[in-house]
Amino acid sequence: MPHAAERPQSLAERIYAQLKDDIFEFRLMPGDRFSEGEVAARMAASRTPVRQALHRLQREGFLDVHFRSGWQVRPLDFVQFDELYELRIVLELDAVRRLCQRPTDEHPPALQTLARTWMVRKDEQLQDGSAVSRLDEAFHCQLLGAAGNQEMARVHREVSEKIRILRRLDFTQTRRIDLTYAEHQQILEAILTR
Amino acid sequence: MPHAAERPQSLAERIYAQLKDDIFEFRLMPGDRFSEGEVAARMAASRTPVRQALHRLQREGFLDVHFRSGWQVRPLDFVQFDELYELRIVLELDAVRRLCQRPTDEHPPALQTLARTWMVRKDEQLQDGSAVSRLDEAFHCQLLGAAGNQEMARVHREVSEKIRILRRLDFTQTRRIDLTYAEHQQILEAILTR
DNA sequence: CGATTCCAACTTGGATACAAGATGGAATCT
DNA sequence: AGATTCCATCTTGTATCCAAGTTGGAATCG
Repeated sequence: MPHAAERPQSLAERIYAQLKDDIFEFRLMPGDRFSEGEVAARMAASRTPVRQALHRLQREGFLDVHFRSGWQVRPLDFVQFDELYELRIVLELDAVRRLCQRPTDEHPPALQTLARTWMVRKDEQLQDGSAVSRLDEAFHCQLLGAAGNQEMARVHREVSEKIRILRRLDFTQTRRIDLTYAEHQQILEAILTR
Repeated sequence: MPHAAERPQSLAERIYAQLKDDIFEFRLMPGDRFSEGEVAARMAASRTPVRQALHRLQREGFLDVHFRSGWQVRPLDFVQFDELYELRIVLELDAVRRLCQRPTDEHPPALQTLARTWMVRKDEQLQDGSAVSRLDEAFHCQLLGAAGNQEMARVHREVSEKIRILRRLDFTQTRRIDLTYAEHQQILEAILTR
């Protein structure tokens, strides 16, 4: 475990996580307006930690604040999603390139086991789109982790998280599983065989 | 101007900017410890906006908070700087690639004038390392802007800003001007002539 | 004299109080 | 009726207050 013993999350962090989940699950819909007081009442907390959470979500692009006139869930920007996809691909291509330039036996074990995990589980869970989605995200995440640049991995995580909200809108996602599978197959073979 | 009329910065934002500048100019040195109360007194404000600023700087990786035991300027991590450089290069290479795939006459005018500005001013200000640094940063920034992906441009800005702190440590930077110049020359020629 | 105990002073996280401006709707005017 | 004015209410930003835990050093013990 690389992380030091973590102190119990602060209230502000819990509220942040809860609000982000509300946004991602569309319990807070794009365009919805609300006030700090409402959230504080709903969370049974004071405005102080709520404000911390809201301002963080604002910097991360999920909320807008209207001065002395409440908060609003930022509408989805599909141009932005396209750009995020492009950014993610750029990062992943670089990770693959990096891994290809490295002797196979230096590949982190995690990556090799990941390859098998993916191939096995894919067949088990074809029907569970959500599970496949999570596995897919784990795959890409491990890819960046294996490439060894933590800053790129961090940005990749943030970008992937922002993109995740789209999956809840895309009801045709299950159609893409085979495509995703083929894509991963290619990536893994490229890395393992160079 | 793409930005809407901006309301006067909040106190929290001004304190944030001031603190970040203190860090970048090494008035707050890596390892320095201090408390919210001290900062509040120095800024003649209450702890509330100070805390907002400090927590933001923590999220951005410039500070560490020790629970009920004060704040500390995070030590410089040179491995991280290497990784940030790599990330920046990946973004810039993609931008160049994108611009090369586009007809020359579609290049934003900004890029073309930037090319000339750079070439002229470089000769004028060879001796002023700081000015060249800023011009260099502007060059790379314009490059990403011209490529048209705002998310990549945003990440690039954040990364470039984090890297900037190194320039204050690197007293040999002036030796690199010619290298930088040659590099930009190559990039510009590659784009303009494809 | 060195190690240990203990406590007063700090310190952060959260709650509450206050200031100033935005807003929606009722009252008013034409 | 439709437009305008005005104000009680609401909202965010900032200041202050309180709770709980950390710490450095003085007092104590061996």
